[in-house]
Amino acid sequence: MAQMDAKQAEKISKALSDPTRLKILSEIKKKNDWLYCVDLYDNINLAQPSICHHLKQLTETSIILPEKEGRNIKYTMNNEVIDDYIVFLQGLKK
Amino acid sequence: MAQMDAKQAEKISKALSDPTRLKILSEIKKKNDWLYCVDLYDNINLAQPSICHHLKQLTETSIILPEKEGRNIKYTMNNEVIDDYIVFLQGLKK
DNA sequence: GGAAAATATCGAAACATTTCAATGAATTAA
DNA sequence: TTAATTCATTGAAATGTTTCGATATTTTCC
Repeated sequence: MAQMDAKQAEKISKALSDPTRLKILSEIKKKNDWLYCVDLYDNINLAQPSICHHLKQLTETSIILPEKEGRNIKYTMNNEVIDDYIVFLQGLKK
Repeated sequence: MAQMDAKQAEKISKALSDPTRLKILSEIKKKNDWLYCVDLYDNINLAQPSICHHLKQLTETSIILPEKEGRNIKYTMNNEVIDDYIVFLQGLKK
C-alpha cells in the first residue's frame, strides 16, 4: 500500500468502529500469531453468520489476513495496514 | 486521558469513519491552527444542521476542541486524543 | 429593544449496518 | 460415497446514522 488516502482511512476507521471487531482483533493479539475462526465461536456471543460478517469486514480492509488450512481458516494481524493508518492519523495533527 | 480502552477506541474510530468528518479535520489542518465553523459552509456541500451534527461527533469524542468567540465558534485539533488512539492501535499489532 | 448572524435542536425521511435462521459450498474422515 | 465439520451466502427484521427543513438559542450591532 502506498500513501493511504482519506477514503481508505475512512474504511479502516469504519472497520475498527465496532466492539465485536475490536474483540476479534484482541483475540488475534492474544493468540500471538494465528487465530482460528472456530476459536471465536467460544469467545464471542454471536451467531456464526454474524461473526463471519465481521471477519469479512476486517479481511476486506486487509486489517487481518486469512489463510486456508484444510476446512479451517486462520487469521493473522496485518501490521502494515495499521502502520499506514497511523501515518494517516499523524498527518491530521497540527 | 489515561490508557484508552476498547470502548473509547471504538468511539474514536466511529467518529473518523465518515468522509465529511475527515474533510472537516483536513480543513482544520489546512488552517494550521483554528478553523471557524462558518468557513466550513463554503467548503462542505451539506446543510448547516448536517455540518453541526458532524462537528458534534468530533467534539464529543474530543478529537477537536471548540472555543467560543463572540457568536462564532472556532475549532482546533486535539493531538492528545489522536496520540492516545495511536497507542491503542499499536497495541493491536502482533 | 429589534434585526441580523451564527450555531444548536427537533423530528422525520432516506440510507446503512447488525443480527439471525435457513441454507449452500467445500473439505475431511469414515 | 456418505456423514460430519467448517465457513460463506441469502434474505429479512431490528437498529443506528445521515440528512434536511423548520425552528430555537445566543450574541452582536444599530
